[in-house]
Amino acid sequence: MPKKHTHPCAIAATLNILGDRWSLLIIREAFYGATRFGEFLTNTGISRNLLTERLNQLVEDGVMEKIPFADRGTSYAYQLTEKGRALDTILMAMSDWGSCHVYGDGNEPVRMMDEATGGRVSGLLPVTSDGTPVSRDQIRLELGPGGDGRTRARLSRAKSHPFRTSEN
Amino acid sequence: MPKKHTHPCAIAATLNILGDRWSLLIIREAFYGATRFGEFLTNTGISRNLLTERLNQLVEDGVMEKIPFADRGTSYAYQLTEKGRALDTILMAMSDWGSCHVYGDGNEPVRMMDEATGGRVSGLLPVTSDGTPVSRDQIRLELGPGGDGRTRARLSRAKSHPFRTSEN
DNA sequence: CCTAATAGTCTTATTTTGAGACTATTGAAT
DNA sequence: ATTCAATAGTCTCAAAATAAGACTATTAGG
Repeated sequence: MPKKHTHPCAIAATLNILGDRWSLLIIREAFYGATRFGEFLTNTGISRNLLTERLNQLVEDGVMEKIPFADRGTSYAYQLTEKGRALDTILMAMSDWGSCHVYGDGNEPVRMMDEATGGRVSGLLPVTSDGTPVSRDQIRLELGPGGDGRTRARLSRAKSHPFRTSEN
Repeated sequence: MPKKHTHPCAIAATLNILGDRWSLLIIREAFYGATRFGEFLTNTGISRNLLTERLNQLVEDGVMEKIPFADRGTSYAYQLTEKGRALDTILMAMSDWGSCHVYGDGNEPVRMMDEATGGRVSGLLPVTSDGTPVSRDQIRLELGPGGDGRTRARLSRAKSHPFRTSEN
């Protein structure tokens, strides 16, 4: 794995764990049901040595866990931890963006459907802890308890509403 | 840039554009208001040659655009296109995950706040096109119009509800 | 014409990746 | 007990990407 980002930033921290060409593809396969070394190998197209390294790293980072199979010979199940399952949102966001902005609407290879209503899942909405939707225009960044001087500097450089389209 | 993923998959397609250590950090800075080569350089810590290459690639991929400044010497503004602004969801998802699962609740360097209510933005909810929330348990993957034989094969390998915690 | 500011390019060493041959361990079959 | 197949790796080597920083080019202002 390349050198890590050092600034105190949750996005950078996430990229330190998942910011390469393969890790999130491995995670995708895990969500799709893959558990075995060989499954990840053939389903993603990664090379053996890299898969070994990436799986070890994901286990070390607490995203997956390695569990020996009792019945079969030398075989293991790699499965998502709760921390790993929490990556569903990132995968959905990437799937959405790729569908809409790379393939284009009407060309997406896969669709996410709501089994309850039969409607398509068409996006992700920011919400507060009680589930109230938040307009992106009104999201503001604030120094958190784990921030430091560098964080403050970064925030003071930043636009007050980073996700607002035009600044007005 | 490394070799690209070839399977028809929106997540893989997104990773082909953003799946490296730097691209999303550059995008983050763009959301925070950076527009100049030098700003990206010092705010991210990337090296010059890589920044040149990444910015060119992002422009080529339609995520950013390069606009000459009239007033100053040789200077340009790199800014997000609409396609690039649509990455806000991915950044929010990564920020959420990193805050909660890397830094841990109460240690996050930055918080997203809803200016309207003063509450914290605490997550992203999948919704249908009319804004109805969708339970993750009930999300099912379906072959889309752009899918092919390989997509079908991947889906038939997959769990019926990839984002459901336990299969029952 | 000189200087500063900006946005690069170029060079080199180091690191990471990709491809595939090879190895180790176990269980089952003979 | 020996062989075979399955699984999950390790090892080697060539190719590519990255990191660091010296150097260059273009423009504006004095």
